[in-house]
Amino acid sequence: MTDTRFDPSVADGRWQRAWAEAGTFTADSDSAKPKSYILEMFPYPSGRIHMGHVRNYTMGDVLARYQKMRGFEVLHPMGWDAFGMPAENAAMEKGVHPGGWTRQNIAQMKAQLQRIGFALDWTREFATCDPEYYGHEQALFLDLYEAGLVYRKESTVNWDPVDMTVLANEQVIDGKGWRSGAEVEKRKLNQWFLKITDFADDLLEGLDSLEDWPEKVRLMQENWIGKSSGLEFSFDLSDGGKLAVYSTRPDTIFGASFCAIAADHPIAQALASDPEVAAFIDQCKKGAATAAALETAEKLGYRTPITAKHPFTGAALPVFIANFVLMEYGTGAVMGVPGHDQRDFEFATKYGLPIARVVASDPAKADEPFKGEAEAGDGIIVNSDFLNGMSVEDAKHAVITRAEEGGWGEGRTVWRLRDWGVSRQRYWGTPIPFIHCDTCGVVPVPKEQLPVTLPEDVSFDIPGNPLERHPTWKHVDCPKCGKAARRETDTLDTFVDSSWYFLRFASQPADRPFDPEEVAKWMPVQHYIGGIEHAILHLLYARFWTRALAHTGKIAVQEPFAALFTQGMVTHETYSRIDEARGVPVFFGPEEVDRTSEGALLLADGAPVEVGRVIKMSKSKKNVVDPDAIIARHGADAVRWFMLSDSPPERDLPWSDAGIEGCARFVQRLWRLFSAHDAGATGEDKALDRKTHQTIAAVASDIEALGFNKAVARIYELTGATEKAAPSASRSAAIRALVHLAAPMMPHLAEEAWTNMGGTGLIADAPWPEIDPALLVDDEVTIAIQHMGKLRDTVTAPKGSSKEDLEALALASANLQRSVDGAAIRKVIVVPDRLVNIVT
RNA sequence: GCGGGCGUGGCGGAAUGGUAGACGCCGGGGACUUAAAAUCCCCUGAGCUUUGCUCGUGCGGGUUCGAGUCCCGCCGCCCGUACCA
Repeated sequence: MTDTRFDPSVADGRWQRAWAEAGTFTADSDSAKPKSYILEMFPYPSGRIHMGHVRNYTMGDVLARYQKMRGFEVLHPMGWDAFGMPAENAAMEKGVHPGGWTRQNIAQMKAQLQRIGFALDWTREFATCDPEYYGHEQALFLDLYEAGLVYRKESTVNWDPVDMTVLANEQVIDGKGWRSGAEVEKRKLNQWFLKITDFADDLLEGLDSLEDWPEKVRLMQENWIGKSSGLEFSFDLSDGGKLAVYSTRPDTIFGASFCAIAADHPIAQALASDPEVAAFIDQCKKGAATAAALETAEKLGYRTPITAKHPFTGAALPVFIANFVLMEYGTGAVMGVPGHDQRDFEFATKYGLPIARVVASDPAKADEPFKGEAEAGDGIIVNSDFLNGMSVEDAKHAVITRAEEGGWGEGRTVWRLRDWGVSRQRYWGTPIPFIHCDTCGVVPVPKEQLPVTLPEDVSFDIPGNPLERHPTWKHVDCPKCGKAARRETDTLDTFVDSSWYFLRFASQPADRPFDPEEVAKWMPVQHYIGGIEHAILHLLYARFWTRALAHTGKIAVQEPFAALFTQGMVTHETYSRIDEARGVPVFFGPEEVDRTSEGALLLADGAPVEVGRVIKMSKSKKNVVDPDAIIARHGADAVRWFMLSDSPPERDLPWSDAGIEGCARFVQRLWRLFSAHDAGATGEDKALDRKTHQTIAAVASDIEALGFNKAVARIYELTGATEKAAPSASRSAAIRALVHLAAPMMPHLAEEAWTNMGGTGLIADAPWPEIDPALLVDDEVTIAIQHMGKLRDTVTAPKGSSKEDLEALALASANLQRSVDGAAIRKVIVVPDRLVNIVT
């Protein structure tokens, strides 16, 4: 070995080519080995790989390489979530075709990923905008249609009257179109929906089986699905009509003092001929949209002339139109029980309505006044006729039973989850494979005619959906009757594309979306890694899609992802100055400043800039570091190592130049140690042998628990110990072990060192080092000697020493005796192999 | 508001109720060098009357022989969010 420095600019490419040529990471479905499917959320091809991608894929890569070393046949694929609005935006801004723009981005990002040396099976790569892929998606969509899980209904969209286009919610800013600035209108369109609500109960119950998902994500999904049970019943109204309300607290029905309906409730609409009512309804609709704003918004109500007759007491309750009642949930109307619901309490206080107590902590406290807020908690029912003395739970059942017997209401489960609207009035997406015929109605495109491909000759220089105004594309003959008909011009939500891509990675026949037997070999995904931002929608849709396919008999697995890991963001401090003229901060990029230990100076003028908080890398704050530049400078292994070091993977990782330089130094340090490998060295170093085997075991369990930062620390420790050790067979073995431990994390360095020390084949194919259980335990341990729980001394003792021996050792300590100072010993606590605590 | 998470040196962070601060970064000192880079060695929570002692894991209590860890009550920050009847 001649080079004293590891040169990543040569080695990285050499090994990346070697892996590619050998097909090292090509997954073999027919392998007899146990299978392991490692998947990271596939990227949107925005143009450049960013540090967040690097972190995400490095974690998956370490797992994939480690699992391979542990004898698994590993599937670790990569592809592109390639449909979506940014491509259309680029088309409008730069006059390029969305497809060309996307393909170019993919080529660029793929090259970037390859320079990082990820152990990916590129033979399975695809983009969701490939007609082969979306054609199969259309076939699956038709299958779901046949299974009754697809339907059409009218639904409201945001319409930009200037751009003549439908806007996504995020494109509506302060009620105006983001591009045109025009006031956004609401329009009703016939749209396609997926019946995710059919699976609400399944999706909820399935969460219990996902033990290796973060509790937080499971809870978010549970809340999103939002199951509640209660009573739906009708009030008789003074105008002769009926008002259906839903309540989760029928036990408090005797405390009802008013009813409230949503502004767009039919009864409210019917009263809107009164200008005062119309004005109030308008006011409600203008209200804030976000939860944070709504929470501080004042409760507003309009008292209608109508009253509702209480089903038990016969009392006439006033009916209000109120801004806090939502038409979308339940029946769009509620009974107001001010004593036991905070919103009702605030409303009743404002409008001077009675606040009655019907739940108390104790029957004796039935008349206790409220302390300025509602009491929503548990208790005993009071002031409630036949319910008095019951628990909340019993009273609920009693009221529901009475309602059902009396025929004026029934117990009902209500879900927050709504059906999934998948129609998008856009070009760059999967065409929905249906044809509209004046005679036959909505007709599915026959499967043999799939894929329905997007036309290439489209332009984005005039507003509207290019598919809608294309001269020929939508004009087709009806597959049923043969008469002239029109293609559906809506495309599918891109969340559909990402709801089954993991199945296509596992199996990709040409004639079908996937082969069930091949899929069964790999699914479920063993480790799914990605950002927390997908905790609800993507993960819920993928779970739904998988269940829907299982429901239609296409696959056996119900849950697609056995274990989920949500990684933290890559962050960086910001550099800014206040622009005196405008009073707003101006940000500078890391490359524009000189960061010293005290502060930061702007290179342009040498004057200081403000060093701000460490926050997520974003273009607007200019705190972005480009992975390519770092890899060119320090090599792939240093970047990979940085991504794994220090911060626990679920937390944010602050990027720093000092940090990456430290990693690059460690790469060289390991290289020097590896270069000192002497296959012919003799002699035993028992202590080092122990350290080596303990480290192998610890790194393995750390990687399995995704505790990469801890695995990194272990490798540092063994490196230090090996460097200090004198040459011996043990030391050479330690070096060989270190090469293996480093292999999943710094694969290029490991391959280079492995070859240089005469190793056979690729280390990527090598097995994980065996451990000798006998070497995992130390024969000597350090015992802490405490007096009253305070450390006074430490001594070494043979492992497994008896309590008596340890106690004697402790009492022999001069430090301990000085602390005890002759006091009578009341108690001695001995924790074997750990400590002795003397209590006086 | 609600739900979840977090709070440990200058910084990122370790620590099955059992020696707080592993490991890394920053910083300081030294060696090598004509010099620099690189590398190596040592020091690095605070304080003190320095064989050692006291204090120290957001704040205040509690349980325990022993609490960063468990319990109760606060404070602060972060993430998510749906006024869901």
